[in-house]
Amino acid sequence: MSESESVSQQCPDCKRINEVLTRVGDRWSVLVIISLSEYGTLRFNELKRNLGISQRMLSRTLRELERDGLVNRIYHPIIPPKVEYNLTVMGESFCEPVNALGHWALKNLSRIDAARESFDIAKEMQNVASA
Amino acid sequence: MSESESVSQQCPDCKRINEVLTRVGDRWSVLVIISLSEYGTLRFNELKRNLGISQRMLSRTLRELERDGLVNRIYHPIIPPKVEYNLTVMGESFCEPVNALGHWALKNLSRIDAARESFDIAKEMQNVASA
DNA sequence: CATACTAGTTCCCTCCATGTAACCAAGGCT
DNA sequence: AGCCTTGGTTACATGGAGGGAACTAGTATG
Repeated sequence: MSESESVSQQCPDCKRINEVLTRVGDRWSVLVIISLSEYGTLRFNELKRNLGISQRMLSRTLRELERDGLVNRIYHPIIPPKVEYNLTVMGESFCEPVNALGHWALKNLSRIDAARESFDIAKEMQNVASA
Repeated sequence: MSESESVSQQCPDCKRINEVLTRVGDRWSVLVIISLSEYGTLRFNELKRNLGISQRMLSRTLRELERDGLVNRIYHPIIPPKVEYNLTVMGESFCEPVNALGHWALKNLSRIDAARESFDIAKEMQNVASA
């Protein structure tokens, strides 16, 4: 019966936020969004080069983002093929919180590194002491 | 040589943002942060119940968050043990963009569902047409 | 004829995130 | 003595994320 309790998550918002984060919260989706927000419109291989993502993952990520209504896919029926991607209105609205997160990330990366380093040192000292 | 090109990611910010997202961008970290931001201070098992997370993952996630300087761990040496967690200053500053993302998520969940549904319908129609 | 180009897709493989279950320590309650 | 409690850790299993390489289509170019 402690089982049923673990299912009824007491923080209902957490569950829903979890749902959305599972969809659009993965690394590649966020980076694609950021890139499109910065450059406006990009072709498949431009995104690939920008992000250092594999063809497979980019294709998959773009299809999901298109499906979720965050990016537009513009197909030009020429040879060799040309496909352009840009943000939908909802995609643009998603940029605001994402960019906020990006800025926080850039601003605090060094702080995190420092915290991590001092934590590791403290742990090592503790190991030495207990040895 | 197209290899070396793929390594030199033309969008340098993307690489750094990628780094941070890899660290604090996972589902559980975000949810722990949100929970602590909402409740202030929580014990291990309170977090566990709130989030519906497994002991193993919670333990791991909390240790990483502590290591990254986002969460304080307050250990009370009593029996049975009592350990409390709350946000550091940096953890609190992380809440702002995260909450923004959470609000966007809650607000747009239904829109995403709608986009997804119409995408799937369109795809199915196309499949029927091509068949 | 062969090769290159763009945008994918598909197969295969690896590694990691995550869950489950068992175990532990040290004391309290009965 | 034995079971409960909290906060973990460890061993084991597994699904999914993600990369790499090969394949495709259709035309232009050498």
